[in-house]
Amino acid sequence: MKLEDAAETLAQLGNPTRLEVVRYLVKAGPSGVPVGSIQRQLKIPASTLTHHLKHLKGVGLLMQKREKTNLWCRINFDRLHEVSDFLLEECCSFSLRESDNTKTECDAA
Amino acid sequence: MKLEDAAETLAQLGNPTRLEVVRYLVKAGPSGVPVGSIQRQLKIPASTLTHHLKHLKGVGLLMQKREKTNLWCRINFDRLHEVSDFLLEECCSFSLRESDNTKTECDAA
DNA sequence: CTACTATTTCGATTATACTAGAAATATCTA
DNA sequence: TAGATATTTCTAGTATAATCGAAATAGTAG
Repeated sequence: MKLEDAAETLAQLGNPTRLEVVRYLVKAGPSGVPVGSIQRQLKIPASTLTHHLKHLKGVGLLMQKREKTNLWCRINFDRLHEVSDFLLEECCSFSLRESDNTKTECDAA
Repeated sequence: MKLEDAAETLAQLGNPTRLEVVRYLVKAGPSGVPVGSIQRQLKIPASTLTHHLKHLKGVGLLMQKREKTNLWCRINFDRLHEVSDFLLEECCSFSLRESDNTKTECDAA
């Protein structure tokens, strides 16, 4: 996963309203939920919700499928794993060195 | 981890410049790096870097310690794990149900 | 086609974030 | 104290995001 894509995805997850939606979709599982259910359960105005869903879809976190009058939403677990992996990637490879990087440790803030 | 805190942390990780810094710090490992090294290696103007480091510190992702003239920065791996865990938490508990949530599946977009 | 419900677009308001140069401050060394 | 390097504050321009009501559209059933 490229850094720019990871950043964009993380930015989308970084909005409280959207993160709430994502959490709701994660709990909903692979079968998904209709837009209207999200709206009623989380009490998000319809136009606001559409706005956020568009963002989530834009970074591939959300999949949608129409079923009669309802538009079903489900989380893309793979994408969620990708971004989560990006954060911890290379956590155990300490190969970076620079001339002035000679000192020992760096503890608390 | 509370949703609001997770969202705030993810939002900070969602800026490309900051994510680059975070990646650099992750690669640098537990010993950390001085601010100046980050600045030179990633070619980020000093004032911009200070600004971003303040944000990272604000959400607990960054620890700092002064050593002579240098200010050493190191990533808080625990915090990184916390936020990563938040994303995948409850991935396997599909307990959500609502009256109109009766249909079967929800495939591609 | 009509009525009905679900969802989206439009438009406007308001707030917040990114960026970086210049000047100020801090810390060390001689 | 003076000089050198490291880092921060100040400030301002520019851009982008969040919110949501009202109106528009889309899909379905009768």
